[in-house]
Amino acid sequence: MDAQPRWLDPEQKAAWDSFIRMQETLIGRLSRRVQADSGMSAADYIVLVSLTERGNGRMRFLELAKLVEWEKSRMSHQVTRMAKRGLVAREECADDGRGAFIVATPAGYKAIEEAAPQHVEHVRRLFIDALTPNQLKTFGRLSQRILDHMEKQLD
Amino acid sequence: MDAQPRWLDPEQKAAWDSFIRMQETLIGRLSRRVQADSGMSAADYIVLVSLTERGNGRMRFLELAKLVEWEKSRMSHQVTRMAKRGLVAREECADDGRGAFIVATPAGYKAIEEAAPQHVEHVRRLFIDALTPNQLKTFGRLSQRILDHMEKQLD
DNA sequence: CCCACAACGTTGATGCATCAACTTAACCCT
DNA sequence: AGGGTTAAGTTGATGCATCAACGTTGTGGG
Repeated sequence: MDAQPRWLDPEQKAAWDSFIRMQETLIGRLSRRVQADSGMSAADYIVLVSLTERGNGRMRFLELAKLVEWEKSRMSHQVTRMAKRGLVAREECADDGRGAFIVATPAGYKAIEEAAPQHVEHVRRLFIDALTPNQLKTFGRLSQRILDHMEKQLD
Repeated sequence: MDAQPRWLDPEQKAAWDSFIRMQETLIGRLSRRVQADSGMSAADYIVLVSLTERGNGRMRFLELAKLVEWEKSRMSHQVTRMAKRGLVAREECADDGRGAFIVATPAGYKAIEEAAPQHVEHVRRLFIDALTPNQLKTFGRLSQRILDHMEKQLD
């Protein structure tokens, strides 16, 4: 027979539920906000931020995918949509015939430069301002701890 | 002119980044796990849990939607897909001609009863076990605080 | 009584996420 | 040099999320 399932105790369940609801609410509000403010999706936003901040507006396809930790297929579809909207463009790669560069267009720069300050304000308002500096530090430390714990496991 | 954007300071940014990465990794792994273990999506899982635990397997459509905090449209599409897979069924409501009941089918019960213990194990392994009991309590308390803070705001 | 309005839920369109299969170019090994 | 393998990226199918528009049934006021 199977072992009895070890359900969460009330305190564990309360912590888990709070976290899940908080995270859903927060992420949901932020993505609806970026959408409403800028017309971009959250995915558009993160791609453009990564591309412009870390790649100076031009990056190899897979490098970009690794940076944001997306599968290449997801990135490819995303780039296709963004290219259709004029936010980025694909460019051939001279020294690797298979490869591609993704470049932010002027419209892409404009979009991200307008969207970023608003986004930061929302992050502040919804998240940062909810906690004292010490609490925020603790929360970040614990998040990092959970992340490290997960990364030690295969999956 | 616009005010200068107030970017996050390094400590704030570190906390935000840790949280975002942790939360994406955690939610991503859990939903891939429930998919692989049971063939259900995370959405299927949450609907069936709510329906069976809180509604005894039978609930009014909007009551269910409110319980999981989904828009009715999202729930309607989800129920359509789940009905197609035989996990739930729609039933007419005698005393309200507009209304509908959603009921968990035997296959739905079977699916959730098999999936739930595995899901709890994954939550334990990825999240609960990452922290000491005190840390977990703190993390839950801070999450709740952020949630309360957000709920005081219109959006 | 009847009509406007609200509540209940569905539908269609569009964009995003994930998986598996595929193409093409580079690399390596003998 | 040739052939198998790996790397880079695309494509198609399917399911999920969101928004706006819609059809129906109940309800409350004149």
